[in-house]
Amino acid sequence: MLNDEKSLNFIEEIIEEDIRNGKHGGRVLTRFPPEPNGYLHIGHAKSIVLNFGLAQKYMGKTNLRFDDTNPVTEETEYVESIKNDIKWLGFQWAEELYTSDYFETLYGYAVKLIKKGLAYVDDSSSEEIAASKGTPTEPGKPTPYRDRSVEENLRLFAEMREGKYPDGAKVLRAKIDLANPNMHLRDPLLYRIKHAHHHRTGNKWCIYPMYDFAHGQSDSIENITHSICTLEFIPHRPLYDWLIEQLEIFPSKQYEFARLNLNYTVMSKRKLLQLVNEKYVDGWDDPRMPTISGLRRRGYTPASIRNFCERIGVAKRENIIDVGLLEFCIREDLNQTAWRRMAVLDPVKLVITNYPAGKTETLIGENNPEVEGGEGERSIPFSNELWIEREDFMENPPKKFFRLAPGLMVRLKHAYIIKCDEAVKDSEGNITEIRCTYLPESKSGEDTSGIKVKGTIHWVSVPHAKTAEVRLYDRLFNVENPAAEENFKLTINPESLQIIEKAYAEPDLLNAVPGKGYQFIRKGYFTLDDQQSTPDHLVFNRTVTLRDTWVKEMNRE
RNA sequence: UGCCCGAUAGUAUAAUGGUAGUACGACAGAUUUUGGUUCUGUUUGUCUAGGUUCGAAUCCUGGUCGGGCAACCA
Repeated sequence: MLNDEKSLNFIEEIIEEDIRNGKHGGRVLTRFPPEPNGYLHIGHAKSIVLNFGLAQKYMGKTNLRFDDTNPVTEETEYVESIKNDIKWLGFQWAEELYTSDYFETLYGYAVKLIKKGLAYVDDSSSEEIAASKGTPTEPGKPTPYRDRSVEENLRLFAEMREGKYPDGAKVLRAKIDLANPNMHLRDPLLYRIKHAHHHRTGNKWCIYPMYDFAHGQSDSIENITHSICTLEFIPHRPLYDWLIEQLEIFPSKQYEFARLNLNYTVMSKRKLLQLVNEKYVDGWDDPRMPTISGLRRRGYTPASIRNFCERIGVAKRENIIDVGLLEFCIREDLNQTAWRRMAVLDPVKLVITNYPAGKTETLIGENNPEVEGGEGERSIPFSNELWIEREDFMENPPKKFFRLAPGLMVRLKHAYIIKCDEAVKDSEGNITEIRCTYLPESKSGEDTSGIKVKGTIHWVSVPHAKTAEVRLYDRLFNVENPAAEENFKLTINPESLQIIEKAYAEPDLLNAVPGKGYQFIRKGYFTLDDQQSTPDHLVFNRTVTLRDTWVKEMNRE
């Protein structure tokens, strides 16, 4: 335990500095502020782990606040899925809050600004406003409504609320500085008219605050000490601070970190929504989606995702993380926890010619070799006819092929050593059967044969095999950064899902439970598809393959 | 060509003026009844040019490159 101290990320440094200085009495309150307009994805997980993790580390709390200021895109379905995903990840919020809870307060803030001469009602169209803002290199010009009196602004704003005007007829704007080099300070919009039904406030309101007039104030209302968001909000910070100062409310501070990007996937809710709506995937929880629900259905564990989020770190530099790291994290977890089972995905029959036909033997296999005691064991039926993987036999093998080929010996996992004698082919030359002889004295656990073999293969007894559908997933996109493409949908990997209708599984897999990971020995980690698997029709999703240095060796040529 | 943010191995991330480290990857070997796991070792880095300093990844200046900003989205 020497120098075991983990280094701090820049936000932790800020917080520790604040605590040292007694800021807010050492109190730490963060918040996770999703907009309920889509499902959470792995990028949100980074933010969740950061916000909740910080609170845990510094004995603070985290609020869950739904940023629901745009009624046309937000739905209760999303609220429920978001709460479910956060809980599944293992976090508990202090309070469940909604920006819409503050609509009345926010309205009051707007009135206060108007009274201070710092906000005005503008009748210009959105095009006119955009044009009057100028460009980054040219200052903007005032619209004809900028110098309305306080009284007139108060009256018009009240009428906006009363529903006297149609959508788009008027907006409320802050009166700041039309020449500011920061475009966000050129009289930003505060309120717009939307005669739309809100998922929580119903038809009570027809004006809704913009993000910039809601987010910072909501933080302030909740006394959030550290408001953590992503880099694109950096230019909003001066406005965030300006509003807090003018409104004379609790001074929350905003800090920005670089969002997570993962290669071979897309992370924007807009693009994910397209994949769902246009049926490129089977819903938000399709196992190929980078959503929390997709990863869950794929077999990822909360611990593996939390771990991943901690390993990638937190900084301000743009980054693209290799999915290989995510895969490492789930393998690391599942290697320790998944129960081992045998299943044959691409079967070919193997007959043991010197083993009595019709005889059945019951063999024993531990559930988990990584744990002391193996977490118990299961029995595995054995007979003279087995299914093995087609790829485990080669007629003319390369030098270091440690599997079956005429004359070669391997061990059948948990069973006997066998020697391959011949392969039987059909008229077209396809191998239909592999014939072997076994060494009776080589039984697993009581081997007196003295023979050592290099290879061990998995198998399933033909008369005892249970069939299962197995779904093999691969990356959804063929390019590292689909979002950079003209049309990201053109780079979708057509082989991202391979369905094996009829794989053979050892009988104990009938006892598989949803949510648990299983290692199909030598093939990968799998989990029951909790949406579609039934006792009569098992469906397994492949979470991730095992590392495979043999494939790598073969590809090297 | 206005403002803002950033730049350390292939990818991330640390070093807070004093030996450039860690993880993943890659490579090599050992162990192995999973070509898995585990273990050992190796490889690869401070964008650039100046300046300050006994000493610079770190501070200063210029440049280069990357990203963001002109939604009645968040």
